[in-house]
Amino acid sequence: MLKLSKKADYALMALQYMAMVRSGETSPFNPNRIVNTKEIAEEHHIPLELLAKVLQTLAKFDMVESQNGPKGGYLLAREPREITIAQVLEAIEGPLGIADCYHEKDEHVSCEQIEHCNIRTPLLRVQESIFHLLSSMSIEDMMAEPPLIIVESRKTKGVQL
Amino acid sequence: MLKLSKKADYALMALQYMAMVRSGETSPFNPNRIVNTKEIAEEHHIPLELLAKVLQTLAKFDMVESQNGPKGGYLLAREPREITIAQVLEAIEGPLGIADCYHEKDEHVSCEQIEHCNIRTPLLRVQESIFHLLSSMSIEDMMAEPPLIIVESRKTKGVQL
DNA sequence: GTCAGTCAAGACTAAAATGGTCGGAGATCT
DNA sequence: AGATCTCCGACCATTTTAGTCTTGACTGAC
Ligand code: SF4
Ligand code: SF4
Repeated sequence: MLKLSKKADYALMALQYMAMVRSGETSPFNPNRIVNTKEIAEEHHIPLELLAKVLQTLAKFDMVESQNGPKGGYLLAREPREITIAQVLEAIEGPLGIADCYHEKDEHVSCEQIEHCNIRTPLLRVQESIFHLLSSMSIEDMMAEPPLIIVESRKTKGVQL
Repeated sequence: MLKLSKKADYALMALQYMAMVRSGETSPFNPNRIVNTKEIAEEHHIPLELLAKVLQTLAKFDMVESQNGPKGGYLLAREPREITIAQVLEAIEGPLGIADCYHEKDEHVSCEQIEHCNIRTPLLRVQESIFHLLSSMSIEDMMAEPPLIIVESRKTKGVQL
């Protein structure tokens, strides 16, 4: 439950990797270099074709830029701190909502029991909190892995319901 | 994405309803009365058979108590405030985890790329926050719907990452 | 004791979402 | 021109979800 999909997982991994490359952490003399799908796939042992599709989606949402042709690949389209987890998830999985009764576009697909639902309002609060939390964390916040520095400030600020 | 299943939805609705009945809000002279599956299903327009299964599960997890025979049914097994959303979700959907690499029981089902994963630690923080949020909200907190009172105190206290 | 009303438990199906694959069309570098 | 590489959409297999059905066991009222 509440598990994010493989695709979302892959997207986050790829973005984090690209952010690391870009910052020069992997190849100090060559920041901002372009990475291609294969590199990311092999690095993380994920199926190439699937990652490709994920990256395409990310490109469509302007989170990465694609460069075609040989020596082509992807690079981040924005600052790592400007890419939030919420944005990534929404790009990959569509608008996120804890229940089907919120953003359900065309008002007729909505929930059967919306008229007699007693938990809609409280659940909305939960959803907002989760969304807030996810929006308060960016790719940059995910770049401190091996030592895991304390990234208290930004996140704490964001989440108080 | 992050959408909770119908069954979870139904479970929360049923519990909230039972809590309301119990508090005497629906039938003032008869608090603590037993409600049966059919009543809940009709009240909320949800398929009876499915709700039955959900309630069975809840009974197995000691969130409700079942009474057999005519005029039988269910009633809450604990105080509404002692039943958190997290508990309900875990009962219905199994242990909740944002990624497959945590509580994945027998260490061999786990994620393929766990060895080369760069986002595991940061994601764990996110998961803990969400879990904390879900644990800080109980059925009791969901009982103020029409007016929606401000239930700031308890929840705010719980969520600071 | 019978009997109707209720929970319990499982098998079963249909439909949707997920995870993953393929192949061709374009782009671009050498 | 040719070799790479991304792009895009179609495709398939498996799993999950939602819902149904059947059977059985328990209980209280009559
Ligand atoms: S049941 Fe209530 S909360 Fe769940 S989707 Fe329908 S309206 Fe929203
Ligand atoms: S990819 Fe990383 S975070 Fe996602 S499940 Fe595997 S180990 Fe956990």
